[in-house]
This record gives sequence, C-alpha cells and structure tokens, in this order.
Amino acid sequence: MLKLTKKTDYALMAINYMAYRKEGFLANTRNISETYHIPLELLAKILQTLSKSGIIVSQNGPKGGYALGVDPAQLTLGEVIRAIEGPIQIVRCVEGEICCSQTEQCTIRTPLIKIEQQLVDFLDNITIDTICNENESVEGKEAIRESSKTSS
Amino acid sequence: MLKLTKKTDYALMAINYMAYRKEGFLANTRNISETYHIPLELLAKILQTLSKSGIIVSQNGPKGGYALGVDPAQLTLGEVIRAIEGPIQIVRCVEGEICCSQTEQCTIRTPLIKIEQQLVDFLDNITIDTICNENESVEGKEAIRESSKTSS
DNA sequence: TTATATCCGACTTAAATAATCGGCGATTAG
DNA sequence: CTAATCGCCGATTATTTAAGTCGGATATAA
Repeated sequence: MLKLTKKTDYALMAINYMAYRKEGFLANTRNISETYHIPLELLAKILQTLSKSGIIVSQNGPKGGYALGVDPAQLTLGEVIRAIEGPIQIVRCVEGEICCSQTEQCTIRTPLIKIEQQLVDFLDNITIDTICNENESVEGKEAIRESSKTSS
Repeated sequence: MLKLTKKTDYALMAINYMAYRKEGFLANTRNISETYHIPLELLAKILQTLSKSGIIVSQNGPKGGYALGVDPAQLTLGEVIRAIEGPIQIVRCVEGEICCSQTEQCTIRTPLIKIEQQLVDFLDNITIDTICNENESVEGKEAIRESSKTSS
C-alpha cells in the first residue's frame, strides 16, 4: 500500500502542534497526546525518534518537553517520513541488493527506481510549512528553533 | 510504508511480459509464473483481478490465456495500482469520512489530501510504456489490444 | 528528595500482506 | 462426449509489518 503509517501521521500532528509557538515554548508528550487523542506511549516513542533525528529538540526534567529544532519552511515531508519510517522505497529490490530471485528476468527494476527517485524529490519539495499553514491564517509566524537549550 | 505491494510488483512484471507481443499472442499463467518465479496461485489471482478491470483480456479453455487489453502508452501506473490495491490513499481520514477521533483538532488533513491528489496525478502520468521500454530498444513496438476475442 | 518529564528496550496485540487450497466453469482437441 | 487444459472464485492459512503496551532507567526543577 502507498500509505503513510499512523506513526508518520502522528508525527506530523505533533510537529503541527509545535510549529509557530513562541520562543521558549515547550510542548510535552501528554499535552499533544490529549489534544489529538494519540496513545501516550506511542507518541512518546515517536517524539524520541524525531528528537534523535534533530527535527525536534528535547528538554529533560520537569517543565521539560519538546520544541521544533528546524524552521518549518526548511523541513520537508520527505525528511519526516524518513525519520519515522526509514528510507523511502517503492520497490523492495534496491540496486545491487539481492532480495528476489527474479532479478535477472526482471526488466522493470531500473525504471521503477527512477520513479521512486522522482517520488522522493516530490516529497522533499513539500515543506512542513505548507502542511501546517494551509488551514490557519497565521500571523505570528515566527519560526522558532533551538529553543530552550540553556542548561544542557 | 510508502511501498507498492508484491502483488502490484507482480502485476507490472506480468504486464511487461505481455506488452509488445504479436497480435493474437496469449500468455498463460504458468509461463509468466515460471519466467519470473512468481507463485502460480497468487499470480493467477492477480491476473484475474487485472482481467476484471479490463487492463488485460482473457481467453478461456485450452490454448487460452491473457493479453493486454489496452495500449501500454495509454495505461498508467496509477491505474494498475488502483486495480490491484484499490484507491490510493496516503492518509486514512478521507474527506467526509469519520475514521479517527481527532478530526476536529486535526488541521493537517486538508493539505495532506491535496498532496495525495498530487501523488495520484503523478502516478497517472506515468505510462506503462515508460516502465516496460526503458531497458530494451524495442523496435517491433506495435501495441496490441483486444486480441483473441473471436468466439466469446 | 520528590515529582515530573524524557529516554529506552522488550513485549503483545492487531491488521495487512502473501501464499495456499479445493473445487467450479469454459473451451478445444481427439 | 469425454478428457485435458486453461481461467475463475471463495475460503483459508501463514507470514510480516504496524500499532500499541509495559516496566524501568535517567535527567532536572522545585
């Protein structure tokens, strides 16, 4: 299926929640979880993953939480998908990798990989900005980044 | 995961097998199955599905088989995916359909659906021609269609 | 020191995909 | 008209992936 996983979906919601907040604002897992009705434990793991990839930054301890680590106008849908789901692959058989026995007979690999690359390019050209801005007429659109890294 | 199913993959191989054959040529399931090492029963179902959608046409009885029912230059990747996997949906929540409890809170639905539409357009602009022609320098490129429907 | 937060790995459950099985219907050749 | 060969179809099982849960550790502000 050509479908995003729920994890990616949740990740986008969380990013949406954090986008365009005032400098220093920290979102915690529980807030986001309750706002969107996302299972707490699952969301926690997603945020940790996003944190490891640098898309969001974390502040530990009480009053801690997460904030966007990059400008929503720079962050792309492709990056978020890769952070959560790993490399985007339309077909299983990657160039040079043997994962099916029909490789010799199969002449459709190469063109499909080209299509895959076009899809990646497509996703890498969609900014989070586009996704998070569409419905709201955001005026206080100051992109925050690197918020609350004072003591760590 | 943003990945085609094996079924779709097999379908494309089968279509590739049938494309650019001489008028009247019929491929049977066993031939294709052995050529690409695709499980016979599974391939059989895939071909039946493709047949129902009109992408290929079938001839019953001994000496029967399948042939492309449309011009490879007209048939698109999107059509094949839809025939096998059903409608392409990046996100679960379709407009008007309630499938998650966070609909009210969720402001990313609409932009995601737009992206989904762009993806569909993208896939509907990739012809099978492109996929099946890339590796071969095909000269006898006469698209056959409606082959062997004499007696049914 | 305690409450609240992130962090992390292992685990269980649920759903989708992949593959198989058994029998039916159509058609052609002998 | 009968047997062999093909497509047709529903139901079932096995495998893999996604989704969600659990228990406990680490960091830090009050």
